Amino acid sequence: MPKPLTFGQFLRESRESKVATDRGFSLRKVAERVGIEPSYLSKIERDEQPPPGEAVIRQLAVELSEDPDVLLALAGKVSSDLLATIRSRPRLFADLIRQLKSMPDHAVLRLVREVRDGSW
Amino acid sequence: MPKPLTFGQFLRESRESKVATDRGFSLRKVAERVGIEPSYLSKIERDEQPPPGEAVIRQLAVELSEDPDVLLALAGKVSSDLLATIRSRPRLFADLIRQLKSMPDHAVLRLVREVRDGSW
DNA sequence: GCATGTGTGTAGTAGTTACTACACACTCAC
DNA sequence: GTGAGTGTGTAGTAACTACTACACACATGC
Repeated sequence: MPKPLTFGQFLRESRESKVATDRGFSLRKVAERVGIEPSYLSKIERDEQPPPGEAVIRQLAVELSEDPDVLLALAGKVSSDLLATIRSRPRLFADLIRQLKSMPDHAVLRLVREVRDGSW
Repeated sequence: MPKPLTFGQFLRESRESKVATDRGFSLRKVAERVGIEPSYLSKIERDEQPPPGEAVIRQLAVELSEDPDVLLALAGKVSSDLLATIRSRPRLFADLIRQLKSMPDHAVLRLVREVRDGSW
């Protein structure tokens, strides 16, 4: 399995893989599209600064075509819409998540599919 | 249904219902057991200050025999162990939670029970 | 050889979080 | 009438979050 990257390492690798074939993915260009200072992005990619806020992470996900939830997780965060859902029925979701914590992926996936395919 | 209380109102009502029969539940006594300043708890109960951190909320839950997840939710937070679980498999849990967001309680509860009762 | 673009270094900051410390005013028991 | 206990008011703060602004050094194209 691939060794787990830090948030910054992940960003840098994602961006550098794209800049190889598209000059629009220089650190400065990406920073501009995302709406942050280049020096800030530079420090983030080198893990010299802690990851940015959720809004900036989401913009980065869009620009780099990465999964926002994965990026947020690497940043030590959880999407605010998920938090709101949990908070709306805390006992229910707390129980469910704790039950599923030790379940293998395929079991959880089966649940997701069953719910989605409307046997409910 | 009972109108939704704020974090502070909930705390105050919980504590006052107990102080009626047990003098050990004065604001000062509870604050001392929890390990915070009485004036701080006073402001929290009147929603003059934002809710405290997770550790203090957990202590309050213990002292007042309330559900920590409910208290955390009222405080606008989610238990850090749940966050860690979600972050460990972000795509999986993000999908699941978004699927379940609009499901009625009883459907989610059925899931919880099925998982717990080991049809997995 | 100069403009343009690249990443990075240094310095600073406004806002939020999570509290402490101490003084004050009131009530009630005895 | 004073001592113990009650809640509250005022003031302050250390640490963290989430950034900006600007200057610097290097490379590369033309």
